[in-house]
Amino acid sequence: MATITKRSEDYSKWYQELVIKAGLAEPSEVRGCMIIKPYGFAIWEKIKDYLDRRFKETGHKNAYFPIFIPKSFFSKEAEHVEGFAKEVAVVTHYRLKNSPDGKGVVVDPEARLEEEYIVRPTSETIIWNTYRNWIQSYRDLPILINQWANVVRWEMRTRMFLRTSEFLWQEGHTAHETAEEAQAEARQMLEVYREFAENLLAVPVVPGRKSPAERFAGAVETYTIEGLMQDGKALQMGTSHFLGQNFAKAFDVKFLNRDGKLEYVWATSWGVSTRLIGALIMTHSDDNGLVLPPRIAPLQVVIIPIYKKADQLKQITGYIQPIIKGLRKKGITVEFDDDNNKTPGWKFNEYELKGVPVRLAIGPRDMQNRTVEVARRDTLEKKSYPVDNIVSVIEDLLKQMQKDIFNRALEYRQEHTYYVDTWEEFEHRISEGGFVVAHWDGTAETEARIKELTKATIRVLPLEEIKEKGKDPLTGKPSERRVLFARAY
RNA sequence: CGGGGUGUAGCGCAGUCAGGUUAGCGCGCUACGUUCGGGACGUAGAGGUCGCGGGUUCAAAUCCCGCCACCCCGACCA
Repeated sequence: MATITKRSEDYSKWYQELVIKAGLAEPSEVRGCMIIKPYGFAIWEKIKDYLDRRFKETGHKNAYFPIFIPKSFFSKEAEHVEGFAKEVAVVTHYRLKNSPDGKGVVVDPEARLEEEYIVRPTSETIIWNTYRNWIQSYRDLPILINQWANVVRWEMRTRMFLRTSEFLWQEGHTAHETAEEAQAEARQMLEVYREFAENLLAVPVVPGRKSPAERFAGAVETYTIEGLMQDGKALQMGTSHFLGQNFAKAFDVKFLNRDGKLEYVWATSWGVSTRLIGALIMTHSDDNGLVLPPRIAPLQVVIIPIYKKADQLKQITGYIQPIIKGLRKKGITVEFDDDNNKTPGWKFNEYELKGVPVRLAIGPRDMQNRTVEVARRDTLEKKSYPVDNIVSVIEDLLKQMQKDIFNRALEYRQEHTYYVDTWEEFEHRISEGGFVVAHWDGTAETEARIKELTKATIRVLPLEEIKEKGKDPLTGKPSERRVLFARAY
């Protein structure tokens, strides 16, 4: 019997079992790398389709740059090296040969690369090295490019979707004439992410800035959307960086501006990854399995027949044809599970585990009464409806569920967001989990000290500023605004 | 990289302390039949380099030595 560990018993065990048993992904033979299975990949494809459309609507084009980056590129931006050096995979050889002892193959020592390549942990360096050749004048700007790719960061500890050594993502890399334009771009993409997270994934997020200590390596300003997971830990779900002229200077990318003067180009980069699937799982799911908001669910409606004999199944199959057609016409994905080897009860549990938003059950009783039993995954509520206008009932229900799932997550976040003024309360709230909204004296020292003492970091300085005079709970120094602290993934 | 743990069928485990027929159990899998409104049941069957290498012994999943892999907890991170 495939039941999963309860969240209250062991949250990370629950998470891992859920990912595997719902068929999203499984661990692979490669340490820290996962196999994304069709059901999990279908979610990624939905994420990708929506965002790709939004990127294009905001003027971006897709391109592709190499997975390998010459090692020397990497060292051109000092902070960037500092940030990634400890977790890059390095390609040193290009050939294998048969082992001298006849067992298998070994790396051919003769085939050592002149200059090693690193496997991209992110592509700023190779892209800015390329932009140098593409940009001469302000007329060449802006360049608005996105790429869908895989990247590798050799993390110490991994968890499927949340942190894997290899992950899939998109990275936007734009080049601009002015700082203002680049800043506006970074902010625009943050808003694209926020809208996407809240409306498609139904995950409420706090958009804002990172503190200097939490900034991307090489960024002047890092914007983030932060979500709060059910175990009270924060998750960074997407970032958008204003890179200033740092990469332009490192790669010598200059343009002739409108005043006829040479100037360094202004840059942004922004990305979201397969981590979003982890956020989706951890925000909504329960002890029965996944709960997927309808807009992101690969399968929105499943129909389960209840029957004894083959002729009964035939009858049901006929009965539901108009429903299937009607739903498909509305763009709703639907499957009819007539697998004879599984009982209805087994199927009920299985589709709950997989988070299919709406389940229809149809048996002799329903056919007699001209009804359909409709069960919604989020509340596990069951109700019978007349078959005649069932398609519009389902259509409305899916819309309602999308809202309800978001609101429930928002409510959870509000209930776990605490305004705190004393250090004692700060420590207490952090240890219980949740967002702690507190004053900060603005120094990196205090931030580091708080991290040391509580493992909490400043997750975000909200765009909607909470401006008020107060005192830092740890140091008692004056502060102008509150920021969000939490323990994070 | 420090601390702890685990490797036995596809999955989850027992057996190891105390060596001894043919290595078990549950789930899953295959076939047939009966079932089917919340994870059905019966019968028959398939499936194993006991992580790898070496040693001790008449005899090793079990004892000894070495190695490897993975998991959990910390430090590091999207």
